[in-house]
Amino acid sequence: MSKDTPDNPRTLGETVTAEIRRKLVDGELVPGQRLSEAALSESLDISRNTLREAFRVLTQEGLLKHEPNRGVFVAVPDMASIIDIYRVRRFIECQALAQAYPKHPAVQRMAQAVAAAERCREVQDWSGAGTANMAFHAAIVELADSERLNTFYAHLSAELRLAFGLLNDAEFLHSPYIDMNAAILQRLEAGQAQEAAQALDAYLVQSERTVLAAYARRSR
Amino acid sequence: MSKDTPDNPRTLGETVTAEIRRKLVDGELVPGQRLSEAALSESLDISRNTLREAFRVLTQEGLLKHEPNRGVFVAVPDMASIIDIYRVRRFIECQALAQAYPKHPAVQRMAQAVAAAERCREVQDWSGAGTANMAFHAAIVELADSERLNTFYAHLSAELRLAFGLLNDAEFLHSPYIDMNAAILQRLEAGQAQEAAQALDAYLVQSERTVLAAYARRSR
DNA sequence: TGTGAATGTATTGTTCAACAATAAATATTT
DNA sequence: AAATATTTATTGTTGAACAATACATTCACA
Repeated sequence: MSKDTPDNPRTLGETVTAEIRRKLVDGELVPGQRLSEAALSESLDISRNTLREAFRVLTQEGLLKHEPNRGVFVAVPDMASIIDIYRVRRFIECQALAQAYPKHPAVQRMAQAVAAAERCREVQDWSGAGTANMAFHAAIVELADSERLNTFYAHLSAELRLAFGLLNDAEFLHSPYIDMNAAILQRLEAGQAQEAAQALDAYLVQSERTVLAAYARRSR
Repeated sequence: MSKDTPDNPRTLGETVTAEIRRKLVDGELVPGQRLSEAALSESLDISRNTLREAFRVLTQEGLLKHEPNRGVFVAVPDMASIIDIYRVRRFIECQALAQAYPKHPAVQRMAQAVAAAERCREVQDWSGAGTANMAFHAAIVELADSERLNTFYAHLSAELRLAFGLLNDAEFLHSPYIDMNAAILQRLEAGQAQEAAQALDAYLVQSERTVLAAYARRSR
């Protein structure tokens, strides 16, 4: 059918970049962990040079931290990062929603995300619920119709997932928000963009508080 | 005094990345131009591998375009890019200004930028005026107090300079806006953030129109 | 003449091995 | 115990090599 999807990595370097990125957001590589060039290049069966190119890209995305002559480490989201990320989220998402056209194609994606999250909740799949939740908010940003804003948000989103990886209680983290998302969507579809944006703002404030609290009392 | 500035590149790779970036925004490398690994690495006196790492970073910043097995090219801003960039600028700058605290430290930087632009105008230094203009708007974004928003805007800004490089008439491009910036600043300092944001919106709409028109009738 | 296949050529993709430069760990001296 | 020297492991950087790919050229044939 489709022999090559445009976003399908073509070179080895791009493939391995995507693979490491996946391991990062999936929590297989944990914040603070040092990534040895020798070890990782061997385990991925690639050369050091190719791996270093991937490191540069992921560092630029904020997922890795490069300390010259010391190595690269999985980025450790601290409180300041979490606060900053949520500040940007409110800044962008609320405005995107407030000025949204209720019949924008992205609204459909919002609805699909809500449905997916509800299905996950029934099966207690909280990881899946988290993914669906992220998709919902990405769709909100899409309402603004800006390619650059979308990719920027994708980076933010990945960085936030890194922070979530530090926390344990995924149900506590995602479960309460599924209904809130549904309510936001409902208001938007009803043409009440302002009210929807207001609800979203409350959502984000509460979510930030929850995440920060969980962060503060995390194991170590 | 300060023996090492944190943003001062330390490794050769970072140094050369900054150097190529400078050549890009200064117009020494023009949009569409292909950057041969062999030629450029020789002229910069670095190895191909180091150059490739720099390429990955600059591609991620949107200044270069990487076409697998074909090479990297200086990004060619098309109309869609310009429209997208201005959409994001209005989205971010206007809101940052609207909710700004009039005594925010960044306001001082806005004032300095206006002063610098006026000095440049007297000496007909339109390139300098452009730089000062960019600094003014970067300061506006700083009002939002978000590190991530700042670096995102820095990337946007560099990309826009690339587009400006395609155009010739720098005076026409920057001169009319110095006074508009001053007016915006004045309103903000007077505590009229809403009016300032409104003026900024008008500014950006007009600027976009001017740039697009110049782009449409560019030599080739 | 034009079209397509076959071939050649230059460039990028990727690896490897080596060494220099640096930081961390260890041993040594006072 | 503190300061200093030395060792060791890792990253930074290079050059060469070859494979894989895209592009240009040539050639064959209808």
